[in-house]
Amino acid sequence: MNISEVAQAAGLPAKTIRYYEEIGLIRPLRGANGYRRFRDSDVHKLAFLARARSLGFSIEDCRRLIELYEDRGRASADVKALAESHLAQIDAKIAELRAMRHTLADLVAACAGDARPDCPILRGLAAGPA
Amino acid sequence: MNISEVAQAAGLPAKTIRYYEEIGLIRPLRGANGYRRFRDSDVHKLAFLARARSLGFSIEDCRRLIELYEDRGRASADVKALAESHLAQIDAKIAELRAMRHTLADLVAACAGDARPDCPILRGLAAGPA
DNA sequence: TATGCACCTTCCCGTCATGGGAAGGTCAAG
DNA sequence: CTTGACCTTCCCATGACGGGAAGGTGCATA
Repeated sequence: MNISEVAQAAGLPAKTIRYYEEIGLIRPLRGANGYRRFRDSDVHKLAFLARARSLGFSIEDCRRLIELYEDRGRASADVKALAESHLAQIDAKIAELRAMRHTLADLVAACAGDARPDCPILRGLAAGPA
Repeated sequence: MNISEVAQAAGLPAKTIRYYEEIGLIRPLRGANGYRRFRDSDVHKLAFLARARSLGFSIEDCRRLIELYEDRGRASADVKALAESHLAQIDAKIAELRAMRHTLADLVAACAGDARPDCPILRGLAAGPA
């Protein structure tokens, strides 16, 4: 398979696939013409990567996940620990965003949103989170 | 005031303050020695920026907010529109993270997390979001 | 056979909002 | 006069790609 076909199959842009090769996540073969030749195993790996990325795992997490995926002697505890750590980061991010949302929503609610210049949002930003 | 004093006062790293000058968010004066000299108005602006950034506004949003802040003829509707648009982005991000969290939590819950290799997390990543 | 067009390649720059660190000038204290 | 804490500019790095140029390849059609 050539790259655009694989991109279609894995749901990743060709650019991203080249990037994943560059950083060593995949190692497709090369044809005599210099084109990348992807095996089914490459395509599976890329689909795996696409799903892991869509769950928010970093590239380095993905690298580790692929290692574990290919290690038949792995302990599921290692996978779970990685996933739980990521889950904790997601929760932290959600909490951060919810705090922002809370403050911002209060300011927005207090703002008349008309043609006059008086604005509680700007006052809030100028005066601090008091 | 010199930069480190201002950094303390505004709650921003000196590096960030230099960056904000570089991109034209602030225009501190310069002393004969080449050091930046910050007026009170610069410090206020930086504190404003720090708070806007902490609410997740992008630098370009901040630029616009500062413009509005300094425009005595502004309409609060313009500020409110900007804030509401940002609020919508925050909500979208929260929704995305919650979706991730949901999927990932299911996988984690299904994983024994012991010394055996069998792992629903890896199976889930390999098999797709079914 | 020529030609066109879609595909492939590498290479380099841009994103966003900084952080790190080098090389060198300045200032105040001892 | 030196030390050490400041300050300056400059360049490189991050994460995870995207855009686009310059040039080679493969295949169908006129």
